[in-house]
This record gives sequence, C-alpha cells and structure tokens, in this order.
Amino acid sequence: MLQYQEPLDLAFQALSDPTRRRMVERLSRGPASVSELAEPLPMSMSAVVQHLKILEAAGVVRSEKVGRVRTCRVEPAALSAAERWINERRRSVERSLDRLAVFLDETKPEEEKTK
Amino acid sequence: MLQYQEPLDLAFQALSDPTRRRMVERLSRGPASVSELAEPLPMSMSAVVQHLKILEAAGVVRSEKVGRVRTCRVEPAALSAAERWINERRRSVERSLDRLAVFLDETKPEEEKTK
DNA sequence: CTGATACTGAAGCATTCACTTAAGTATCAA
DNA sequence: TTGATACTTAAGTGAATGCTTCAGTATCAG
Repeated sequence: MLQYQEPLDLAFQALSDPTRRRMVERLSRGPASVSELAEPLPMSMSAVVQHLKILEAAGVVRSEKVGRVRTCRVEPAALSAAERWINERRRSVERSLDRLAVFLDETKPEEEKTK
Repeated sequence: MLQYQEPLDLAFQALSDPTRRRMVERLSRGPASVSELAEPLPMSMSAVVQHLKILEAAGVVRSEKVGRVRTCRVEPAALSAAERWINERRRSVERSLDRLAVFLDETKPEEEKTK
C-alpha cells in the first residue's frame, strides 16, 4: 500500500524488534561503529546494517561516516516521543481507575468508609 | 522459528501497530466493548478481535465477557514496563551527552569557559 | 421459538519482515 | 600497489503479519 508513516509509527515499529532494541541498548551506553554493533549479534553485518537503516529512518539513531567507519549514536528525542505517548495513555488509565475508586468509595455504605 | 517471547517483546510488538495503538488510545479513556472498539476502525470486527488478542497476549489489555458483551480495559502495568525501558535508555544517552559536554568544557581553553 | 446482536474461529491471501548470500565500493596500512 | 578492513547494495527466501470472507456459537429481546 505504501503510505506515509508518521514519526511515532516509525519509532514504535523500530523498537518492536528485539535485535534493534539490543542495538539501542548498546548505543545508549555510548556511540559505536557498525562492526561493534554487529559483534555480539548472531547475524551477518548486512542484517545489522538493515536494522540500522530502520532505526535511522525512525530517527532513533543517527550516524556519520568518517573514513570507512560509520559511528552510530542514539537520538534521545525520538525515544522521548514514544515514551511520552505511553506515559500519557498510562496516566489516563490510572486517572480513570482513581475516579472509579473514589466513586466506589463514595457509594459505599457510610460505616464502611475510609477502610 | 517459534521461540519464547519475553513480556517486553510482546508489549513493544503489540504497540508497533497503529491500529492497536488507536485501540489502546480509546481504551485509555475508559473501558469499551469489542463493537465500540471496532466502530471507528476501517476494518472488519474479526480483524479487531485479532488485534485485541495480540494486545491481551502482551498483557496491555485485559477483558472479560458478560453475557454476549466482552468489555476491554487497559492494564497499566504492561505499559509501565515499556515506558521504563525507553526511559532508562533515554536517560542513559542523556547522561553520556552531559558527560561529553562537561569534558569538552573542561578541555576548552581557560578564557572560553562558562559561556 | 425466532430473529437480531455480539462476538468467535478457521481458512486463505497479499504484503512485509528478518534474514541470507554474493558481489560490490571505499579507505587505510604497509 | 596490494591486501585487509569496514561497510554497502541487490536479490532471493521463508515466515510472520494484517487483513478478508464465511460459517459458526452464545445470548438477549419480544
């Protein structure tokens, strides 16, 4: 279908793969080359580069090449966006649950209040 | 390959689909039936149920059936886990960047310090 | 009992995904 | 210049994903 993907879609999709999260984990401890990223992973470097492209397209990782070495680092802003999305939903749910608790408490027979 | 998926994998995968995030968004505003969930979505109810199963398997949504109506709600705990993962990586990156900034500042010629 | 409602499950299908291998292209070191 | 290093790209493959349709089942309302 080939349609436009908004940033949040790309970020969540990028993070949905365990290998890519391992790469982000590694990069969150500091910049690394593609080889360094690939070293602990049980797959070809080619596959790692493909994952890297997805992370970059999502804005989660940024990289620059100097000589023959490409150095990668995490871009915190893209992570923030995903984090915020989850946080907002979670807080919304928790607020609902609080209101429910208050409601249940207020509807309780008087003598049972303030457990 | 069919291998064990740990909770975080399932949660991130569940959230990687835009339709499922819309469902979570809707449910974060309060519980809903399957029909209510399906109503704004441009697909069959069958498809919605399939998405629902993925969200439930990931622990993001919980549901119970009373009579012929299944009522769904968000389980905040699973959201927390994903949120925490992102938060920890992001903070790690930001700490690294801070240390870098301090380093660069300390290595700067004296007269340029404290911009 | 009868029809409408609210799902539920199975099968099929096109597309996307996560790889692989193989054949590149730069860059660096000696 | 020659070889090794560090990617890079293209093509192919099998499995997973996101749907569809169709044929159920269970519940409720009259």
